[in-house]
Amino acid sequence: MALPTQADDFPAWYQEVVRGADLAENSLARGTMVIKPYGYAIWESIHDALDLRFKQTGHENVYFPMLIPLRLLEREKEHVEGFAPEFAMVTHAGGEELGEPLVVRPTSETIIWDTYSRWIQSYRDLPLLYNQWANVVRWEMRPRLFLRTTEFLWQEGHTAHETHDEAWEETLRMLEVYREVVEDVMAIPVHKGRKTAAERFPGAVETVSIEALMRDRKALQSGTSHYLGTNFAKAYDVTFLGRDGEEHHAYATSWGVSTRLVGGLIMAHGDDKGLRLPPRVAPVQVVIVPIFRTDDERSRVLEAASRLADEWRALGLRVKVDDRDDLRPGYKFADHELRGVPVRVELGPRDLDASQVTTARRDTGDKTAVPLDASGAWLVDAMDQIQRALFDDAVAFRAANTNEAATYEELRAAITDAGGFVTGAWCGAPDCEAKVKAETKATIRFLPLEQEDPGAACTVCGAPGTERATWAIAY
RNA sequence: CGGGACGUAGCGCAGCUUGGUAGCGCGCAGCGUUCGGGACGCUGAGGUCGCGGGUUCAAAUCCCGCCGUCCCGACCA
Repeated sequence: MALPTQADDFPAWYQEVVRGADLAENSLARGTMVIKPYGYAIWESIHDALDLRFKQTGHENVYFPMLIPLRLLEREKEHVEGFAPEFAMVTHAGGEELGEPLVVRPTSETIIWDTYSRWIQSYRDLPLLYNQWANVVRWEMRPRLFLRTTEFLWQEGHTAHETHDEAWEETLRMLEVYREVVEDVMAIPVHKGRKTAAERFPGAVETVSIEALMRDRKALQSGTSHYLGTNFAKAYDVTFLGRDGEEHHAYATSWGVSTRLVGGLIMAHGDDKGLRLPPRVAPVQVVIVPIFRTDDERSRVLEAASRLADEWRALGLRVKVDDRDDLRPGYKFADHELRGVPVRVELGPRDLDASQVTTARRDTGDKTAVPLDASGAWLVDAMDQIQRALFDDAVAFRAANTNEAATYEELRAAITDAGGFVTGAWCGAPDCEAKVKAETKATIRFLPLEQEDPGAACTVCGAPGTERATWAIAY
């Protein structure tokens, strides 16, 4: 398997890594996938990191139904118009045609805000800070394992607030939680930004997101946080009696990340040998491959391996001894490289005789002999180094693939020839945005969180620029 | 929905043009030799050839219909 230089080769490379590393496979139903144990373990690492932070920021988990009556969805006009093409609907149940179809949730704002109307009476009930871990279904045209599946796993936070300021603050707080997890845990650098009206979540007043760059120079929207204003409160009649004794509509936010992040992880860090996992998300951080010929050697090596594994686990490392009897070491080396295990430890008679282990870093390929009594500390240190190296690598890659454009020709050339992120001035006109998309397939991925004067003419039409925009071709 | 491919063993494919015993690689099972970078030998298990109909002595192969999947364009976390 070779890391393709042509962006077009990436889907094939990507599928090969996903299947080869035993993460997932296509399922029977169109565009859906079966997540296998190793792939799910990676998702669990991400899940746990997020869930911990949600709790730390005062959120609680809840669960709402998967089936939503169509009539309920139709109450927020923009929202339903945005999602209607992607609905999967249940029209028959219990052996009969239903009087009213049930929509398999594409997202849960509607049923949640309908419920919130009963839960919220007074300003004393606010804020409501709830999150749900769930599956959703969106009938997308071109599914791809993890990156865009018909059904996917995600979390969706839905909060209600007394004031605009408080809700906007929550929108940004959760975006920062996403940035922190994706950058510090997954080692993927992201840009925080604001979406244009065309890219906004249907029904939102403002959408902010984190945007990452994959190794094929395509952008990946990796997490979104929406400020919904009072749109949903009005549609679902959520009012509360305020401190002033008057009725008010509640201010809302919603935010989510999905199993797409697993795909992003592969596309951001993968190399020609397969996955490279940052230690903080790696289900297995250290794998010991025992090497032996005779039965005597076997028992001697395996005994040492299990003793070392326990010793290293006591230091907080996730260690696995690959004692599969029927496979040869070379096969195991390649297997764990494909799966992205950060450090492989080779342990054989030669090592034991020399009181050492042979270590190999997945990110660099460096092999080093480490004395047994220093091995635990070496590994702990290596985890930090690899975590940082992968992040630094990705930052450097992004910097090398970010360009500036002053004219339309430069913008077009940068997108089609170089790929990656291209920044330039934009006048704010939807027409200019649409023209670039039609001619290059690139969209404005984000604008700065705070509007900035670009101090230049619109890259597309030459009118005075009002925004500093960043374009890219996205997944 | 428009354009193009494809459906044969768990996976990847050949066979179809020119109808006649259903094959290859990987994987799987057994035995033996191997084992510090993806081992090898021998033996073996495994298939309603997507579904339905037609032509024919005979259909994976030819004809008709249906179903499904994938790729390219418009959607999206």
